[in-house]
Amino acid sequence: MAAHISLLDPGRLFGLRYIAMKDVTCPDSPLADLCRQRGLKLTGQRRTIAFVLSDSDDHPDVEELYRRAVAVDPRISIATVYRTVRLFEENGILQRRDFGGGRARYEVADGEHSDHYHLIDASTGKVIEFENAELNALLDSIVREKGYDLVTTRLSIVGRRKAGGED
Amino acid sequence: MAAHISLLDPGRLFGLRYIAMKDVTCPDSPLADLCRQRGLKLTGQRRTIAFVLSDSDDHPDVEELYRRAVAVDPRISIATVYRTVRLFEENGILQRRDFGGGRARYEVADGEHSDHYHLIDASTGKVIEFENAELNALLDSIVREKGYDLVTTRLSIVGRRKAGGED
DNA sequence: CGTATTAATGAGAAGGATTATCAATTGCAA
DNA sequence: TTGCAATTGATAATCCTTCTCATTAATACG
Ligand SMILES: [Mn+2]
Ligand SMILES: [Mn+2]
Ligand SMILES: [Zn+2]
Ligand SMILES: [Zn+2]
Repeated sequence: MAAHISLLDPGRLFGLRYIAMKDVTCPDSPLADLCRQRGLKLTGQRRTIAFVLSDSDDHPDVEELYRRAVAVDPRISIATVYRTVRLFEENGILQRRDFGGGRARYEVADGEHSDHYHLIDASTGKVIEFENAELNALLDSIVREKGYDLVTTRLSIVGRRKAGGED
Repeated sequence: MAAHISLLDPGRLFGLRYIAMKDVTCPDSPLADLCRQRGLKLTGQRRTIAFVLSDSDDHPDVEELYRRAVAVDPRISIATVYRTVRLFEENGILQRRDFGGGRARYEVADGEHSDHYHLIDASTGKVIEFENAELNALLDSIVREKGYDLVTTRLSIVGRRKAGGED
């Protein structure tokens, strides 16, 4: 039916505009590659969400991810964002966080950035990440001493900026 | 209308059964006293919930509290359990915990039992409480070093029982 | 003690976050 | 290119929690 069309240069046929709206989404990203490596089907929506996540260095919730994804490719629904975020978490690509407030938040499960904790500013809600080897060791020893292997540490500290403390 | 009846001994009038179902709920409890101390109206339902909480040493969710409360006094609704649990938390009588699973869990905000942490058995869901002064100090110093005062520490560790580890 | 006032309750509707359903679409292996 | 299983979009359903509002009950005051 459209066999003869595919032999032509799409850019010269009906003009770039139509082709662009139909096929171009966003470039591949480190997370898109991870997606392939895990044998997950790389759909346009997943490529977009992977792109948005690779581009984020904060802790967005699903609504926020949806906003960012729609800005890249409007052909996406929030249901797919929920599904993708769950899929990525089950495959170790994303980490789910709970900072209170009732919505899950996500960040890339980066290798070296992996074992970090979160301090939350009580007034602004700003999230400050930190690593601490001593804390890692102490938690591990506490758990081991009770006859357990540490599986997951869920820690978030709420703090209030000190009066005289300029950062 | 019932004025002359109230002058009689209720236990001798219609028999204990009727009077008991109408008026007797449960004895006062340490938490019921706290309720009074804070100037909160001490309703029958609140006395019952306070009694159930004073009698618990675990981390029940609202459904579980409702079950325990109904066993003491059937004249209670789950809406009231939700309301009371929130009221008690706002007044520092209860602490809300989040062990994952989507439902809030509660425990009495006991003075000396206050600064403890939770280790959750990954297989059974069993909650193991522990205190650790070194952990207290380390968390405090981490937060202070970043220019903050520690407000709340939300920590729960998920662990798996070690293979050769008999408790 | 009886009454008035005001807050609390019960039942169920509403809300917010997340998951499930299902017909239509699409990635991808052959 | 085709075929098919997996994915998607739209929206209903679910789960936990809060809200609404008419009824009931606790407390202060006489
Ligand atoms: Mn939570
Ligand atoms: Mn609803
Ligand atoms: Zn982080
Ligand atoms: Zn506890």
